[in-house]
Formats: sequence, C-alpha cells, structure tokens
Amino acid sequence: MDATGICNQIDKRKLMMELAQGQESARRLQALLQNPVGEDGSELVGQLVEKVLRSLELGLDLLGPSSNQTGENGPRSPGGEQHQVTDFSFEEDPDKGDKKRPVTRDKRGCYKRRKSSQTTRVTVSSTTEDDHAWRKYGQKCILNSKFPRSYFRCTHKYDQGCKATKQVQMMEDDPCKYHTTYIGAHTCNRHPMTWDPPHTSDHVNEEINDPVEAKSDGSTTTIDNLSGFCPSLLEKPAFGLQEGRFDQSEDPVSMMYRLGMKDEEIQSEMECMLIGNSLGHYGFCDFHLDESYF
DNA sequence: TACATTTGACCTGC
DNA sequence: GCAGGTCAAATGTA
Repeated sequence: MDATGICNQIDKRKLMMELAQGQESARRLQALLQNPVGEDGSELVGQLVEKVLRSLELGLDLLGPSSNQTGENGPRSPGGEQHQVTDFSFEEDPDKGDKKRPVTRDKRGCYKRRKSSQTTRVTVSSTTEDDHAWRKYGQKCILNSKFPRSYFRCTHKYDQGCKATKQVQMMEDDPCKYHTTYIGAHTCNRHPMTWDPPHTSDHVNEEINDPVEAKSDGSTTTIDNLSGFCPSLLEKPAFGLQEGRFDQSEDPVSMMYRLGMKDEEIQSEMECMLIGNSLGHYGFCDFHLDESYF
C-alpha cells in the first residue's frame, strides 16, 4: 500500500473514532440531562457539551479544512481548552514574512483562562533553563510571595501554534532555586507531543491532572488492544510488540526516530496512540499525549 | 531591523 | 471584589 493509501486509511479511522467519541459523549449528555450530575459527581453537562463539540470539530477537520465552518475564527485551538476571545486565527503579516500572529480584535487582556484541568507539572530547579525556547510575556507579584512570578510561553506559539507555557518563581526558602510550573505540552516541531520538563531539574515535585494515568506495576504496558489502531507499529520489531509488550524505558517518539521513521509516519502513529489512549486502551508512564496537538 | 523583555491594563474565575 | 493570568504598547538589545 502506498503512503497515500495509508494516510487515507488512518484519516478514515481517525474520523470514525472522533465521530464515535462524539456519539458516545452525546449519549452521556442525554443521560445527564435527566440527571445533571454524573454518577461520580465529576462530569458536568458543560464538559460533555464541550467533548461533543470537539469531536465534531475534529471530525469535520478530518474531512477537510473547508468543511469546518463553525466560526469565523479560522483554525481553532484543537484541544479546546483555550478558546480565546482574542481571535486566534492566523493572518499573514505583509511586513513580517511568513510569521503569523493571532488576529486581535478585542482589547488587551481579553483571553480565556486555561481550565484548571490543563496538564501541569511542577519542578524545582537551580536553573530556569530547559531544552525549549521560551518567551517571557508577563510578570506578577503574587500575594504572600516575596518574589514575583514570571510567565513564559513557547517561542513557537504563533508560528507553530504551540501552547506550552511555564511559570517560574524563585523559592522563598531557597532563592537559588526556582519553582517552575509547566502547563500544556509542547506541540512545536522540536519534539512533537513529548512532555518535556527540564532535564536539569533537581526533581519533579508533583504532577497534576496528567491526562495519561501512569501504570503502577512496572515498566511495561500491555498493548493488545492497540493492534487495531497502530498497524504499522506492529511491524516494528524494536517495539517488542511481538510479545505484546511495550518497553517504556524509552519514549515512543525517540524510539520511532531511532527506528528511522519519518516525521509524517511518527505523527500518524502518535495520532493512533492518542485515539487508543482516549479510549483507555493505552497508557504511558513518562510520555504524555496531548490532544491539543491535533 | 528584528526580536526579546518590561510593565500597566484588562480580563477571567473563584 | 480580588488574585492571578494574559495581552500588547513601549522599550531595550544585539
């Protein structure tokens, strides 16, 4: 099968999964309308509506960019967690080559605050440096804190739509160390879809709202259920899939690069993994799939 | 000149 | 109403 055929097959599968997900969310929404709070009290109508809309939007996107005419805002924030009032569509700036900036039509400070469920990770480090390029966009004095908090966004926010941000604050009890909170995963080209906290950090204090539940029983994860989603991965001997096991000591992206897979192949596999992951079929320990990538 | 940082304004969510 | 997060004009720097 040629590359186009594979892509079509994957896209079709993605489309079906998105629509199925939307259908499932709609069913749950229907149930919730009779009982406004979910059985465990955690799922609200608004959240389900958002899930339905997101699945439909992603499905429409898969059918083609022109299919999704849900708004005049152009490419939507795919993860749906940052629907800025500030228009996030991109427009060519004739004065700045192909650099793209969001079109702003509202007053400054107009934005949608990230949901508290946004993936975050907190580290303490003696340096604020890490492997990514960050651009400072703000600084605030925090109540009851001796030191101000600095806000950074990924340098590739506008040219690649990367939504990763971090907040850095000097620690009161040890001003030589920085308390850094990473919010969202990088989706810029440098390291697509990998969670990438600084390797220089002394330790990771805590991880909050991680979208992927880490396995507690060791370093491997059974992936039998994934076979229907990632056929080409099954052909990669180094993944150890013949035994139905996945070695988590190496993050999948690095492994695929090492195996010589092309960027587009890697992206396709990541998309498959995301689908499997969203259905609860799959989980990584130190690897996080962020739906915002799509 | 292009890009990064600073800083006050303004918005959102609690 | 307040604290915190983000925006964007002004300013700095290479």
